[in-house]
Amino acid sequence: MERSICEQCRDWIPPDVTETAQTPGKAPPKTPSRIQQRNRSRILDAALEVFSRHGYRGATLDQIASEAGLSKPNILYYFGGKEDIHVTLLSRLMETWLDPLKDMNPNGDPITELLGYVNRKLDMALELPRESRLFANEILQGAPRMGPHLIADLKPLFDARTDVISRWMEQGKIAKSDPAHLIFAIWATTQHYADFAAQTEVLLPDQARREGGAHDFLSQLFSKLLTP
Amino acid sequence: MERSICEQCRDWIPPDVTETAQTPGKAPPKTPSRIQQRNRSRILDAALEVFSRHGYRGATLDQIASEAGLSKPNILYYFGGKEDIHVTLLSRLMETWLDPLKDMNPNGDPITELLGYVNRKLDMALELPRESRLFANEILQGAPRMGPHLIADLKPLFDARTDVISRWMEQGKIAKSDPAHLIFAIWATTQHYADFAAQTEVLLPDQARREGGAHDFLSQLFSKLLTP
DNA sequence: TCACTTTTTTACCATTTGGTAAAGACACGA
DNA sequence: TCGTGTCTTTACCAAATGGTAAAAAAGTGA
Repeated sequence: MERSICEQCRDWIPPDVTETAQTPGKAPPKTPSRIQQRNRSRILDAALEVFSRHGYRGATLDQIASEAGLSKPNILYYFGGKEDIHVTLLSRLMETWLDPLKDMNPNGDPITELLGYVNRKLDMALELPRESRLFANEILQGAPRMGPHLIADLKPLFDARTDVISRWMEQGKIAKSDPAHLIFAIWATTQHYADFAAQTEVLLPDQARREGGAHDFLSQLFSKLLTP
Repeated sequence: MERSICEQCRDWIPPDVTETAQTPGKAPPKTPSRIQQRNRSRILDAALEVFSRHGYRGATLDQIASEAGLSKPNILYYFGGKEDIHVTLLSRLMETWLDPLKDMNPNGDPITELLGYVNRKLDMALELPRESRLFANEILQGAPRMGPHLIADLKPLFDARTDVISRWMEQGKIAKSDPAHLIFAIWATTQHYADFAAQTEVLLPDQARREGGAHDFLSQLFSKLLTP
C-alpha cells in the first residue's frame, strides 16, 4: 500500500501573492479601475461562498462564475486561475483571523482580556461563518496552501500570546492551566458554532438560544476556568 | 445572483442503506466470501483515508483504488459507486460516533460520567482522527448526506442526554449551565485535536505535551465548570 | 479434469472541469 | 466620431473523472 496518497496535493504556494497584483496581462494600470475592483470583489465573494461550502477541490470555476454572475473566461481575466483565487482568499483571511488575537492587550486586566477575546472570536464565527469554514476546510485537509502562513504569521503571535498568559498565571492573576490548550479551547468552542452549524441547527433549532446561549455559556466556562 | 449554488448537492440519500447489501449483481451469496469481506474492508479503509482528507467531491475513485491496491472497475464491482462507498462509511461512522454518548450512565455520578465522556471523546479523536475528519467534512458542507442520520439517530440521543444533565443540575449535583452548549463544548474541544491537527502540530510540536496536555487541560476545564 | 461461479482486467465512454484563443463589445479621451 | 485600451463573450481543448461492457482469469465443487 502506498504511503502518500496525495500526488495531487500541491506543496506550498509562494507566499508573495500580492493582493493587488494586476492579473490582466501586459499593461498594468496602477489604479485598478472601478470595474476591476467591483468584479474582483464579486469574484472573491462568490469564491468564498463556494470554497467554504465545498473545499478547494470540491469547488468549480463554473460554480464561482455563476455565483458571481460572470462567465468563466471572464473570471480568468481577473485571476490567474482557481488556485490564485483560493490563495488570495486565504491571504486575506489570515489577517482577519488574527485580528482578535492581536487585539488582546498584555497590559490589560487578564480576565477581561481573555473573556473579551472569547467574545470577539465568537462574534466573528457567528458573523463570518464562511470565513470560518474556509479556514476549517483548509486545515482539515492538512493546510496544503496555508502551512507557510501558519508558520510565518500565526506561530509567532501564538507564542507571544501564550507567553503573556503564562506570565499572568505566574503572577497569580488567573488560575494556572496550559496556555496553549487554553487558546485551542477558545478556538474550538467558538469556531464550532460556524463550522458545525449544520449540526447545531438540527440539535438546537432555536437560533436565539443558540447564539445568546453560546455567549453566556462560553463566558461562564472560561470565567470559571480562569478565576484563581 | 442565484440563491442556491448547489445544483450538484444531492438531497438526502435513502437512509436504508443496509451495510451488508450484496452489491454484486444477480446471485446474492448470503455469506459474503472471504475475498469479498477482505476487499470490501480494504476499500472502505482506503476510502476513509481519502474522503477524510479531501471531502466527498475532492476524493476520486482512482485515489481510493490506488490506496486500496485495486483497480477502479474492481472497486465498482464491490460498491455501487462513489456515493455508495461514502454512505456506507457515514453509516458505520454514526454508530461509532454515538457510542461514547450512549455509554454515559444516567444513574452514575454526574461529574464522573461527564468527565468520563470527555475523556472517551478525546481518546476517540486521537485514535480515530480519520473518522473525526470524515464527520467534520460532512458537517462542514452542510451534512448533505448525513442530515437524516442526525435527525433520526443523533437528535433523540442528544435530547435524552441534555435532559439527564438538566436533571443533574436541578438536583444540585453539578453547577448549572446550558446542557446543550455543554455538549457542544465537549465535542468542539475534543474533536479539535483531530480536525485541526495540521494547526496544533505547527503551534505545539511536542506530541506528548499536546496529547497528555489535552487530557489534563480538558479535565480541568470541565471540572471547574461542573463543580457546584 | 470439467463445468460453473466469482473475481479481475482491458478497453472504452460521456461528462465535467480548468484553462485558452481570438473575436466582439464597450468606454472614453481627443 | 474615431481610435485605443479595457472588458466580455463565443468557441474550443486536453485532461480528469465516474462509470460500463465484456472478455479473461481465478477459484471451486463434483
